[in-house]
Amino acid sequence: MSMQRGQYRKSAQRREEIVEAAFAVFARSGYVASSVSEIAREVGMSQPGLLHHFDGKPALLQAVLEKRDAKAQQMIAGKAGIDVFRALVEISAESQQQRGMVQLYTILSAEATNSAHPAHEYFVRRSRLIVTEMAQAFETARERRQLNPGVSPLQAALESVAFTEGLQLLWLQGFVEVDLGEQARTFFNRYFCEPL
Amino acid sequence: MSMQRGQYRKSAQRREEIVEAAFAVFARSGYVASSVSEIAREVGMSQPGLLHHFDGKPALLQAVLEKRDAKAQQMIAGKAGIDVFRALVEISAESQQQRGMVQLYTILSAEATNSAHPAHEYFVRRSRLIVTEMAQAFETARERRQLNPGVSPLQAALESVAFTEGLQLLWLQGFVEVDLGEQARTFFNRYFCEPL
DNA sequence: GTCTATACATTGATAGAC
DNA sequence: GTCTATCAATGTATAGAC
Repeated sequence: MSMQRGQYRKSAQRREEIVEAAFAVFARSGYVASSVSEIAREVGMSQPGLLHHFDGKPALLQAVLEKRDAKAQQMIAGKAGIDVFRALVEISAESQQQRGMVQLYTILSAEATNSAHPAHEYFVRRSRLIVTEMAQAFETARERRQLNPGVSPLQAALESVAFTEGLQLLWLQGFVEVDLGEQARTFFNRYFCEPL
Repeated sequence: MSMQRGQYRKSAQRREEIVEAAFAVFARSGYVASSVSEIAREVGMSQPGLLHHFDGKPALLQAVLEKRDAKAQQMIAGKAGIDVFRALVEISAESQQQRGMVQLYTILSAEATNSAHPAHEYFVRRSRLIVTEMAQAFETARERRQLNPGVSPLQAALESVAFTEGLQLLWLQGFVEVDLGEQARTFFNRYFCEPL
């Protein structure tokens, strides 16, 4: 990350503010139901003023998604086997303090199920990546004799992702008895010899 | 269901056609992104012509949801304990032939996570009902000594619903290795002494 | 870099003829 | 019961002044 100065600095800050606002608005109602004007209002400027920084509405969405991903990848990096799942439990626990973010991804990944959605490719790729990496973590745990016998890494990964996604939906719907972190931990523990 | 005749019959048929078309359109892009005109086009009439039969867009959505619910309730009615889960497996298997319907509910339940959404109340109530009824089925199975020791009915119900919802999302995203019926069966079997 | 003004499409909904 | 015509509101996007 190089230092920025002169006229570029202000512009970069503006972009950051805009992405932040776009995130908040998209998190409220998803992508299709949100408007550029609404985002512009949130950031305190006019709608054409905002579109000076971004090519259009889809570009705005892309910027939001990219930012989130960078942060998430960072939390898993360098970990393997059972440590991956400890990190995932931690991420789940933290997300309980970020309802907006959870809601954004829940709504978007549902919307993006339609192949005409601008984020379709993104979400398909993202899911495949998560499942693959989680399967790899299960496989590593198996090699270390930490996985229960008879557990298929790929199958376990699919189940885990499905469960996590579904649990977020229930939580968003207001089930107070749902604790994202603890329930993820309990779920993962079924697969391992020693508890997380 | 009483026979209909005269001017009412045609109107009832029209309503049915409209609900069918609304279902298809909502299933494509969710509620907010769909337009009444699009539905009217699908059914082969003008947009004001359609709105003669329904009060407005929200009423259209309500009709779609009600129709689907009646059918679903019918498949569980009269069953208890382990039979409920056999029926649920069957429903999951069948839904694999109804991608549009699955997509509709996935997108809507995500959208309706926002309390300002016209279907918010509906989906919250629906989820609570499903969890409650499933917990009751687990409880009945426990009384019949068919449930594994240490399994909490409510917890098992929450996990099952979460898993089912999440699995549908993965399936919609194109995971070919996902089989809704079989995977539901495998998941439920963890809780029971004897396989489904 | 930001604004006002505006173009242009599309939305949900209503009025009124037939 | 269905249509055409039309409405006000809202959407994205662009032109051009400052």
